[in-house]
Amino acid sequence: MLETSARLLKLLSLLQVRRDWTGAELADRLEVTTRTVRNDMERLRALGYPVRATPGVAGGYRLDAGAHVPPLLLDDEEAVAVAVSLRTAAGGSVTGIEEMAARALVKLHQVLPSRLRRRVDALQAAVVPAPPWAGPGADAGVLTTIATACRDHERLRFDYRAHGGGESVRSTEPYRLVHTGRRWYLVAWDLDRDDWRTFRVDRVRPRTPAGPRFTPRPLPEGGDVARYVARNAGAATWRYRARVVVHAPAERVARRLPMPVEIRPLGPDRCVFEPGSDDPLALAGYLTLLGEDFTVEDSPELTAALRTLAARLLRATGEPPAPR
Amino acid sequence: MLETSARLLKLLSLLQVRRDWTGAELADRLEVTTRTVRNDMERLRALGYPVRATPGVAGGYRLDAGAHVPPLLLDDEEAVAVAVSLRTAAGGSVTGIEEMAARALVKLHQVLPSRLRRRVDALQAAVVPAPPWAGPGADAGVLTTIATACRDHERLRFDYRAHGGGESVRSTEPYRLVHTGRRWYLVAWDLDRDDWRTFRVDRVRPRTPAGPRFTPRPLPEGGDVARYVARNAGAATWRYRARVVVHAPAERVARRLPMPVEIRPLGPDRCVFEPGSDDPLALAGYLTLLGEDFTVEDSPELTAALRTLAARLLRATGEPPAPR
DNA sequence: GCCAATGCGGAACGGTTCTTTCCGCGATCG
DNA sequence: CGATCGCGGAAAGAACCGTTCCGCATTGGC
Repeated sequence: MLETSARLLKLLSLLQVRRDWTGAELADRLEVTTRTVRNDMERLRALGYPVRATPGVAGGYRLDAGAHVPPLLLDDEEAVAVAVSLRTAAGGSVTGIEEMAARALVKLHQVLPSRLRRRVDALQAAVVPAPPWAGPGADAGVLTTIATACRDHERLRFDYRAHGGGESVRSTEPYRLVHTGRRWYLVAWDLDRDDWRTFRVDRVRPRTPAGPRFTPRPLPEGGDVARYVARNAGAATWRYRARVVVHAPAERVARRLPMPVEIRPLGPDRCVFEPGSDDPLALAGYLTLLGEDFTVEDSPELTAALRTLAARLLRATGEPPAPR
Repeated sequence: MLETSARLLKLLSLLQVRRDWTGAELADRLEVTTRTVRNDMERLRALGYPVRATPGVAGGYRLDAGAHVPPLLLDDEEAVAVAVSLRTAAGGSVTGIEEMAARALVKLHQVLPSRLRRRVDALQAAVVPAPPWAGPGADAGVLTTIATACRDHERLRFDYRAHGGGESVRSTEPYRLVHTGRRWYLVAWDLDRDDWRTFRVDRVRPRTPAGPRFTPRPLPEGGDVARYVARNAGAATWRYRARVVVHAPAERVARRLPMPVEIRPLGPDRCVFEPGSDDPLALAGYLTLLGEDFTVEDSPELTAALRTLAARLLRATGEPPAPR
């Protein structure tokens, strides 16, 4: 039964793409009767994959987490993401899992279509670098929760810390996650306000029980969510900007400063770039990693931060603080 | 045909674990005749997976890279590595692939056994952060090439840049990759020297044509490769060591100082750790990222580096250097 | 050049299994 | 209560499977 095997694989794939499927939907996709779908589910269970089925009007099939990892059926983009992430981890940018990452990478690399391999190489070269002075990244757990809710059209309740600091509970129908520059935003329909809203993911704290499913409504801006976010969230603007002149050749600086910032040469031995930051002290810290002399212009906050840091370093040596 | 489907899946899994298999080996593992294996290969091909078979005495079956990504069959460790890597990438520590990583993560997360999910969480908390003051990570491409050769017992020829700087071509039978602290080492049998050798991966430049397969020989040190590397490579010894007392609670420091270094509390508001470094200046730079006051003990090099840095920071503000 | 190891594929056969069709039951939600 | 789901038994014909047997083609080492 080649048919059967292929169908089982496709079934696994479908169950990974979306969480809940009704038997009828699956039967339709697979071009078999629902009875066959039921048989297939039984087969999957016999193979060890825990398929949960819930009866009732909101019921359906769902692939649960089981005792072992089922075959992962990735599309191109996902495979590329996995490859790039693993390469970064194996190379030492994520400590502690190098060996495991290397092993997984070998496995994936062997079967990665060459066109994807090229994409991986390109991305790896262009894109790897770790985060600069921007704050810590988004919480991956929160991100996953939200992404899952979006994918499965499940209502989401969460605590939201507003810009001012006040907390509020939001009930939403989550639609899209949008990543701009350095932040994640959630585009969702706010059930209390009865309107579209964007939420900064780093301020979201999901509440545990997954909500019931909802039927999607048309997106704002005709579906151009990115624009909607750009318009409404003010997007990725830094609180502080600075101009840093480095007394070293541009290429050397570029090599040691792996960040998505444009570095402009100012002659053979000088160059300039304009980093942004929410935290001047953190930025000052990263600038010390440059290993070159530099000068800061037009940023009193950063200048102050540098003085603070210098004082701290001198204190660390056990010397008295430098006179102001 | 539950049997058949299960066998095909297992076949795919086997073909991912190792590259080359003879029909007899597979038949043995799957407990069927070789004829059935042949039939299964035909089935796999019909399903779109490019199985290459080479006749002859060194022949066998191999799963090639095809047009699309085959189902990935990961073991526990590999799944954890993938999850952790993806979380790091999605969180923003690897820029440019956040969306794709998030999507892949959702898929994996849904089916990840809970015991693995716990491991992922633990690793994520303890381990994610970017590299410390060590140099740039190993090249993932080189790493993959070597790891593949090890796995498949294929001879490996490469240019090796010795410590002094001279280059030489090596012909080896590669056995193991060992990761210590901050470097990757290859343990291999050097065919020219006719003895075991360890090579630093960052000095290896593989030559393209994959060598013929070889039959493994018993490893040195009775198989304790890690010890062999530690003994022979001088391993992860730092050129300088320092003692740093931080004027902040241990937990806070541990959170902001993501390195494989033991932090010992010295009371509620003080703790100490002993980092090593090859480059005091770089280490000094990373210490500034701590964001806490600290004191350095027993390390004239680091003290000097801190003074140098402080002076540089003050110069950067446009002020005259602090008096000594 | 020869030989051993390896993959290839046709044919035939007995046994198994799959898919479908039909149908009544049970659970869940509004 | 009713609509919407999933569940699973039975039956029947068709399709598939795994095995056994065989001779052939290709490859690399001795």
